[in-house]
Amino acid sequence: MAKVVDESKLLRIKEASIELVVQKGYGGASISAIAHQAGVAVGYLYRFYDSKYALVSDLLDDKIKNIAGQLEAMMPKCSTILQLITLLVNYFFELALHQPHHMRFIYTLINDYRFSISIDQHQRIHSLCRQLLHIGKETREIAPTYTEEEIYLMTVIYPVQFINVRFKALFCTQVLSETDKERVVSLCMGALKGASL
Amino acid sequence: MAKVVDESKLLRIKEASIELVVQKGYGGASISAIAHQAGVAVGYLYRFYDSKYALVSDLLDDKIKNIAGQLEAMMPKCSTILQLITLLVNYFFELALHQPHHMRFIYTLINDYRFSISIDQHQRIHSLCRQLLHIGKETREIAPTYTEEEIYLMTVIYPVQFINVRFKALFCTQVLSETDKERVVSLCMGALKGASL
Amino acid sequence: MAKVVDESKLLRIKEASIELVVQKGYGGASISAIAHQAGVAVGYLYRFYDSKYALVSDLLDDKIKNIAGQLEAMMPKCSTILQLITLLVNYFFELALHQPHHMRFIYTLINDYRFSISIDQHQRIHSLCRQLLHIGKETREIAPTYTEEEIYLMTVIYPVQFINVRFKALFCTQVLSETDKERVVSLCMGALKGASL
Amino acid sequence: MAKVVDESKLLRIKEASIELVVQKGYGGASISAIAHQAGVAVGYLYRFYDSKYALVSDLLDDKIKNIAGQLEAMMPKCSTILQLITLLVNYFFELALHQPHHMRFIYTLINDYRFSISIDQHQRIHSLCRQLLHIGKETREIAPTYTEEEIYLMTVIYPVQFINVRFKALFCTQVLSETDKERVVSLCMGALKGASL
DNA sequence: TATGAATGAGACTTCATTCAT
DNA sequence: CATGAATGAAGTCTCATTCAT
Repeated sequence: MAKVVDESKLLRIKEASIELVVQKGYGGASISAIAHQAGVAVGYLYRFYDSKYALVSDLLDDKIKNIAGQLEAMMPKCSTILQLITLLVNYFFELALHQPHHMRFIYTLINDYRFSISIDQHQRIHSLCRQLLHIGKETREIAPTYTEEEIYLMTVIYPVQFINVRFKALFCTQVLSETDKERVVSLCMGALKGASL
Repeated sequence: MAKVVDESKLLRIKEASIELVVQKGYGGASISAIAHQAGVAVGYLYRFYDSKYALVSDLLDDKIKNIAGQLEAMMPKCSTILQLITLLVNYFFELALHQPHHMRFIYTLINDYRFSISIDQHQRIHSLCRQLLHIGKETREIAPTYTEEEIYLMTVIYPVQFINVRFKALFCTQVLSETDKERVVSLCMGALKGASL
Repeated sequence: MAKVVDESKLLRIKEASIELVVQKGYGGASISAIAHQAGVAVGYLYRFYDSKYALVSDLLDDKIKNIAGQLEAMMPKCSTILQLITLLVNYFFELALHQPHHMRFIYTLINDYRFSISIDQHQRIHSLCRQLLHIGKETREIAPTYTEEEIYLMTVIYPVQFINVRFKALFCTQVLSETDKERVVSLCMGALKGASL
Repeated sequence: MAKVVDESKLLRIKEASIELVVQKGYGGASISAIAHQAGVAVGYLYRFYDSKYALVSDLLDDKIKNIAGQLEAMMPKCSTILQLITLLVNYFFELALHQPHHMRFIYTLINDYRFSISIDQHQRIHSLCRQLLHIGKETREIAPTYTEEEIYLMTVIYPVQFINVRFKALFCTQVLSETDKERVVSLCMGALKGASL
């Protein structure tokens, strides 16, 4: 019973943290603002996390875990890179649609020097990229010169950057559409296939 | 009679700022640390910049100006996207080689919610992307479905992200090589050409 | 469960602020000195006031409110200016006797360009002066040429200045006495009655 | 020749100081702003004054000297308090009209704990008040109970406060007129004559 | 268990003063 | 003489963290 209450409070803390980090940046999201928005006491927060850094770090790790988990779950269902990328891009677009804060959260922190992907998650992603590369080279969807780096950049970084360039409305103020999704998939596929110079 | 502003001091302030922002992030790079590293008094910084934000903002703007300037200078010399992307990627690699801090600086701040590209620079970049798109569609190097967004993402964001994934040694600990450069160009070209789904 | 704001601390902050502003002036009374003297942490002050200015401003407003409140309370009890001025001068002398710092505080800030009486308090005082003027002209205690300005200057400014000239011991080092009080009342009455030139 | 240049520069420094202290207060009037407005270098200022405090202190002393000088010059020409007060109030009104900054300057600093009238000037003023008191008691224009304190408060402080209440437009937005001057003189005379309680 | 009052280190910024030119 | 670049102490304010209740 008490557990249920706790879980809901923890969830509110997580949501409030993500929202405020997105709105005000890591430095601007104060613990007291987070606690206030979550409807808990400041001290309560420290029952779960040792520090503000640990809190945000943990949330980022969660998000990365989800992405890796998605890829891992998709892997056995797909036999081509196209299928996999389609599913993954779909996942990112769904995230952007239903939890835009979470998408911005990833985008905000993924390049921040202070936060880095944990070794565990990094290894999972590394392994996934290796598998993708292996499949892609078999199916000739990925040019032989490319490595895990390109897989990572095109399947994770590119969709995230695309979505956030759109969020920022740098070039286009339209909301994300099915066509955009297709364009992202198409560009990824073209990219990995390589150019016939 | 009147003393002249010591240009070398200003330069040292700029270098120290870039270095520390890269190492510790915007929030972590304190004015006193910057002044100390630059070998000037804290107050001296404020002769040139109204605030810490203005200082970092101005430095970022400089970097963006350089990139836009490079592209603008290259444009008249090239008739194909391949040539242009080759030159641009070359520019980014040179920057990464000779001024790695500056490259990391761009990477660190380009996605930071607190800093945004000034309207002037944004318009320049927008216009450049439009021209690139126009040329590319003429030469059939760019798929007809793509827009300025994709140009920007693949010619600016992708090279920057590639270099920084390498800096972080996420997948590969080798230093940037000529081969890497070719791989970046090749991937860009393939990406913009589009996939024949 | 929830801790209660320690009223005594707030009181100490107020007292320390008044004392230090009096001793060192607004600029000279640093927040850290005030906090130290009040025996609280620097940051604690900011739980109650947004800024140093807001703190001092609020204290001044309080004092002005008290004076206006005194006058308002006295008004219905008196039918002559003499009675009113006697009570008011008495109030100022009591303040000077029991809370000399507070009296000096008013004196220090009342002419400071940075601080001004709030509109609310100004209107109260204006209205009070108008009433006094009305009564005084009925009872012929105030010369017909005088206006609210003279009322204000003689009933508020003069007693405050008298007390503070004494505090400064410019001409006399005696402590304030009953005779002084009578002299102030007498001078005010004479002043407002006007001279038969 | 060189002396002339210096004198004009010094004058400009003095004027700029008074103007800026009036506009921004002592703390807000920075040395560099004063130097800029005076059209001299910051360092030049320190040839004449040891510190910012010494500068402002000296200017205040000048103003007080002028007032004392005026009174001293008037004294032999007058045989009644009325004549003296008329001349003195006239002097204050002329100052307010032609050099309002200077009048505000006196007003701003006269109550400031940091600045006090120098012993020399204080003694001059004390002596003048004594003489005035003596004359007034002879001519029966000043009530026998009053002392130098009342003389000082009514002949110096009151006119200054009157003018500044008007400057602040607390009760009246009219500019100072001949009638106002008469009212001030009349009130002073009435005040010093005392009330027949 | 849960609270939030209280802390204080440390951030940014200002500006009186100095001194090499 | 005159300048103004350079200094750095000191000020205000913030906020992650603690701990008595």
